[in-house]
Amino acid sequence: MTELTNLALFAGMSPAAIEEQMTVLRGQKTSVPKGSVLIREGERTERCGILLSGHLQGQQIDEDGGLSVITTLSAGMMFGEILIFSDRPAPVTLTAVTDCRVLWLGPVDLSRADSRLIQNLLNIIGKEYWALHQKIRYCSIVSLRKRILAYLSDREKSPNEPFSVPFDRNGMASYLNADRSALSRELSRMKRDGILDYHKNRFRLTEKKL
Amino acid sequence: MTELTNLALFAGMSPAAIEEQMTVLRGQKTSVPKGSVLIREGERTERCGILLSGHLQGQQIDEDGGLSVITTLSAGMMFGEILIFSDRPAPVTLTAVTDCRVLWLGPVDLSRADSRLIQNLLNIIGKEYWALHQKIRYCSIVSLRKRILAYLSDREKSPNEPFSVPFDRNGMASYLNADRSALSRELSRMKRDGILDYHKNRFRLTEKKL
DNA sequence: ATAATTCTGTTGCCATAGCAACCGATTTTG
DNA sequence: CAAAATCGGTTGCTATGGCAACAGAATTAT
Repeated sequence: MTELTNLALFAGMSPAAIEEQMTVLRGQKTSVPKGSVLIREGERTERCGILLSGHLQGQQIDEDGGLSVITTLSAGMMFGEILIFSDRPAPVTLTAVTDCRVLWLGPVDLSRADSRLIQNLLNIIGKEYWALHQKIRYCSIVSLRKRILAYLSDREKSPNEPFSVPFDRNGMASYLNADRSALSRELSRMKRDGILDYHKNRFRLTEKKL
Repeated sequence: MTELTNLALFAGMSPAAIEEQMTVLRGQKTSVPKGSVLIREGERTERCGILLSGHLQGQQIDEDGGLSVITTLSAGMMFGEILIFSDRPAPVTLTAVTDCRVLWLGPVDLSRADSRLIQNLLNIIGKEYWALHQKIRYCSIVSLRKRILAYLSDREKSPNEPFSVPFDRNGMASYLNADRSALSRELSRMKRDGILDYHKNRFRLTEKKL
């Protein structure tokens, strides 16, 4: 239970209050094997959840059967929380890319919810909304090189420090709306041009962006 | 005051309750001339608002000074409501593309907010979130023709019926992440191919999409 | 009414990046 | 451990669509 106190949803709440909300929200921990689908695009859901461990991806499938990665979720992040208060169906399919543990919540009765919890919820929604806007910003950059650079710069914690991205090349290409081979090619070029260095999913930006 | 009862934020609330919340939320109607900036990208804001009349656009400016249209808002829609509960700065600049009337709200004290109001708020947020996902879906379609078609199909209310888009060509191109002339060219071709017909910002989809 | 500005369509040029195909490296599975 | 599958890089081909420039239409301003 102690791990719950670290969750953003319960930030600033006493263990007792958390305990109570866990009952109200019908919290339920489950194990989710790699490859499982937690939420399916186009379907309504009344539950949301928090990823306790593992790695999720939000994906869309286009009419040609192509898979497009929209989001990645790492431990501690929440999902579906916007959905449950709206009449809209899920915009993405949520898939476990590794084995996961998930805390399911809901259905949620707003009138019985702690006001601090709602505040936390809105905060979380704000962050997610922001992340979507980031993705849109990347999308709208025409030049692949600039797009890659924009993304990597945002991931960089401090200048010149190596950092990792939550994708393999395929996922990264998909997230950045690019072809995998085109991404590989451009990364090679950027390495050649001394802009960055990388190995697998670890990157390091070297000098000024051009 | 009566126009307030039609707003999604106050849905299902009594005139008296609305009146009260208007005080709590410090509602304030203002006129906003065309071209004004309501929220500036990168800045924090403590107020949100509802567009009573006119037309707004959410825009991002990329590093090359290019303008990218992210959203359009028409009368009745809310803006900034996600922002005020999060510590993130505004992801877009909100600009009045026509003269507008705006109802400003905030700062908001969650603990004094009507629970129905919060429910409405979450609902509105859900819709906006969904709209963003739509835009992302369009972005991730590589073929310009298919991208246009996806967008127009979503706007079409019923088959074969004409409908309008809330953009001029420039805005539409920007929203669809395309070059204006490329969009014009592709629209011409699609008209030639009998896929659609249009005049200015009114469109009509004719036969099956290919 | 006339001028000025904005909007839309058109066209030529051509670089970017998508696609396919291949290969070696790495990881997973049995 | 071997076999299979996934992953990442490379390369050639080429269509798409970005860019620039122009012109006529439409809208707005004076």
